Amino acid sequence: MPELPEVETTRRGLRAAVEGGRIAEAVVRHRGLRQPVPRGLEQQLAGATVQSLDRRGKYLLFECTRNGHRSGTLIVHLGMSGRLWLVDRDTPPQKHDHFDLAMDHGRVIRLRDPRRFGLVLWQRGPALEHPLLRDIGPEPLTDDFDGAQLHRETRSRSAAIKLAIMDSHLVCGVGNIYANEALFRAGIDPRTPSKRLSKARCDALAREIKAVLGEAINAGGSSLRDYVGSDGMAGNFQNNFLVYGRAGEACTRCGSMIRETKQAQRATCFCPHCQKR
DNA sequence: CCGACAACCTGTGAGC
DNA sequence: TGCTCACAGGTTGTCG
Repeated sequence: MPELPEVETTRRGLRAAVEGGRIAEAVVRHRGLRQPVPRGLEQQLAGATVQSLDRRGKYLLFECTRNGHRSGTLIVHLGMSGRLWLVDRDTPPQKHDHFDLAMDHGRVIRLRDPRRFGLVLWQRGPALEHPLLRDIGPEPLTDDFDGAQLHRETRSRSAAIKLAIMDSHLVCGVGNIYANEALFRAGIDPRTPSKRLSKARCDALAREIKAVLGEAINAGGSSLRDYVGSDGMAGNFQNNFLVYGRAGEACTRCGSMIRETKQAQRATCFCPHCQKR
């Protein structure tokens, strides 16, 4: 599930349950995520208050205070298979439920991540100065990202445009699905060398990235395969995919057959008629 | 600096 | 049924 819209949907779904709330207890059942869950995290979190739940790219940031002073930030990344949702206190944890944040009000924020590509970290200093966050590019939904920026950043890149927009240093939060979808909507062949894109086409692509991410957030994200948790966190944008997962089907715009290829070991789906180099 | 590729890990579905 | 293989929403690191 987790590209930017899914992470943002998660944030919105959890906000009311965490913001201003006090953490009763944090439970770590498996420290072996992409990086080890830091020792002592439980002590940092127990008794802290969650001031706000923010997002930077695909990272969720729980800003914590203790005795009215900022104490640090709980950083959570969902990786490929992570899911964070609310359960009742007495819900028994299952096999891949690695982390719990039990709140004073009785509900529990639970992380389930079968593949364990996710992250649970603690940052004492300013959250955005964390090494994983420091160097990531602009948020795609803000004015920091637009066609001019995309054009500027791609002038010296010979890599394919799909790889460029999936590079979190150029723009954060765009994963495989939404990269495919935005390129289709902008009419750009994903294999086009980035530096060959005109300013006008960069404008179109930036516009479509914003549009598709925004629409997906409004639809509550996309739910693939595995079930999604309660609390209105089931998304349905997967029904609006125009190319992703549609190889062999007819293009909704022109009827040509959608093709699939690989770029950087990831599936690229596109319409050879609608999308031009 | 860049691109290609492997690595991290488990679950699922296809094909035999 | 059951085995094997390819592949899945992400990101980092290494090598040439």
